[in-house]
Amino acid sequence: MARNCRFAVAVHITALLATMEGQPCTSEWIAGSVNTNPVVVRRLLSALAKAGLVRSTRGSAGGSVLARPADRISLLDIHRAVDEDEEPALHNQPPNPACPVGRNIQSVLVRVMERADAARDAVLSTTLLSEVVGALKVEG
Amino acid sequence: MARNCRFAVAVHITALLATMEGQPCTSEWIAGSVNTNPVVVRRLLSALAKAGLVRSTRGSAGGSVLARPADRISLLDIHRAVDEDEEPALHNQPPNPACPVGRNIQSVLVRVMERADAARDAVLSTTLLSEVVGALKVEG
DNA sequence: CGAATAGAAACTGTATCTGTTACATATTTC
DNA sequence: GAAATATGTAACAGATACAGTTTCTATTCG
Repeated sequence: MARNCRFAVAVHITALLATMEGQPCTSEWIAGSVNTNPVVVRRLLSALAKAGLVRSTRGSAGGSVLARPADRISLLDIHRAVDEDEEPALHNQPPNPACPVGRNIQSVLVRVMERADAARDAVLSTTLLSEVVGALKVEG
Repeated sequence: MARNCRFAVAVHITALLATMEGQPCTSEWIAGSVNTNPVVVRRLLSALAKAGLVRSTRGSAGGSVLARPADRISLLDIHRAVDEDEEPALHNQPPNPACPVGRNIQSVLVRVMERADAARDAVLSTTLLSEVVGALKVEG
């Protein structure tokens, strides 16, 4: 998982939209709950909109709403929307091709990391935004 | 997974040690295969030694060897040795406690991320260094 | 002793990220 | 049409993390 907090804030934002049930929310109001700057919220909303998860409208009485029900949005959808193209973290400089290990280590590592990432993604894909919202209510 | 390349390089280093079968390797020689600076290698070797995965000796004819057979070292062992205490990436500023979502989102997210990380770790824990070395030989 | 090696501290350049300001664009309301 | 209210986006600053490098100390072998 990336070391930034985009995923956490994006889940926060979409959970807020889910609890507002179609009522458009402004980036300033959302920023009040996240405790950050409205532009940070808008950047994430923009990424979520490109992925088709939210819709935003400008102008007075504008704001953002979920583009589909919370039980049809998985945390993997959100993760891919805001942390796109996470490539495996390999060597900065290409290893020495004259060494049997250096020549092949990257392709072997990529295969392992793809399996590891797939296992993590499987958990995220079976966790729905609606479940997160439900868990929030239980906490009270 | 972290965005640095410590894990990739650490697997590279330990795979080299495994193929050398007990012959001590110097950080300079290892750096030649990894294509980096010997100090970068020593930093990782130091972390691996603290985790009990390698042993290093100083002085002339010194170097590093694996502390136990490659079929008793998992990639999770290596990952934990060099990328210690990876906490889940949450909000930078604490969310607004006056908001029902802001008040509880972090505890819910931590639980989800722990499940996701556990799934990834399960893959890494069942992948042994000896398997990586075997895959390297197949590639040729 | 002298050569070779690990260990560790300190510093640099680069990249990424969050937060911020500023402004253009779009939409509603009056 | 003008004003108010939003989003969209570019540009910039400060903080942090990381890889790489230099330099020095400590240790070991011959």
